[in-house]
Amino acid sequence: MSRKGRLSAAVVRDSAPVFAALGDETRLRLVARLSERGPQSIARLAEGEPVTRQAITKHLRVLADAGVARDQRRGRERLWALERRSLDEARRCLDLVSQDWDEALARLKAFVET
Amino acid sequence: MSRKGRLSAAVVRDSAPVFAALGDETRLRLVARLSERGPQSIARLAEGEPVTRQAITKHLRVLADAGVARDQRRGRERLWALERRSLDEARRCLDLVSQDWDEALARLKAFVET
DNA sequence: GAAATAGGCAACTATAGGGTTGCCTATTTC
DNA sequence: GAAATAGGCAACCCTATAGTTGCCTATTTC
Repeated sequence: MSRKGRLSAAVVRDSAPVFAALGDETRLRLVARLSERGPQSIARLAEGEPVTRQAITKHLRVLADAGVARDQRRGRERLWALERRSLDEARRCLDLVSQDWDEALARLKAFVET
Repeated sequence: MSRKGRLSAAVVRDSAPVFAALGDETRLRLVARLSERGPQSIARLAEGEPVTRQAITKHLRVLADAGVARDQRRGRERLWALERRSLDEARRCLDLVSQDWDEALARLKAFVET
């Protein structure tokens, strides 16, 4: 009983900040925009958003700190783009949860049927 | 240009709270525990955690509000288990981001090569 | 070089969130 | 039925966070 499971403490420690970064509607919308329309400037990203440019800047900072996005100065503007690594990591984390959960259910079922 | 993208406003609205729920280390650890060892009582889940049982209760409440977990009274204890639906939803959201991003990069590359 | 554009910095506000403690209730167990 | 066990409720603290406003700097553009 009590199989090891796939989710190491390290995975949890690394993924939690990424999820936290994605856990705000404005930020998730920014991620969506960046994924759909590619690298963009702050002003462009703030366009149509219900909050100020400053707020957007802060959100981008949060995404950067979580490793979800990175920026690059380009003349007078600053281009933001997604960073695949951390997003993939988060996906993998959810996959592991799924797999462990499937197995746990299977064990439970087997146990009940005994 | 500016393809529609797969991430509807609805997906963003639904997924953000799930990510927020997973965005705390303690809660993500709870999710990991539940996925590895199946349904458990609050006391059991609090075992070994560095915070009080009350804190764990609050975290479970957050997970429930996000639809990530659900509870069921069982005699004097309360069994908590994961809810697949919302976790799958979050996974799908990350998949969509990935796909859109891949396409955006491909378009960018094609554009540069012209 | 003046005007417009893109962004940075700092101070400030308000609320949500994680955590605690103290005490009370319900259900088992002996 | 007394003691142990599982959990709920409420008040409280402190910090992180989302947001704002005001103003300053750097780069384009005309």
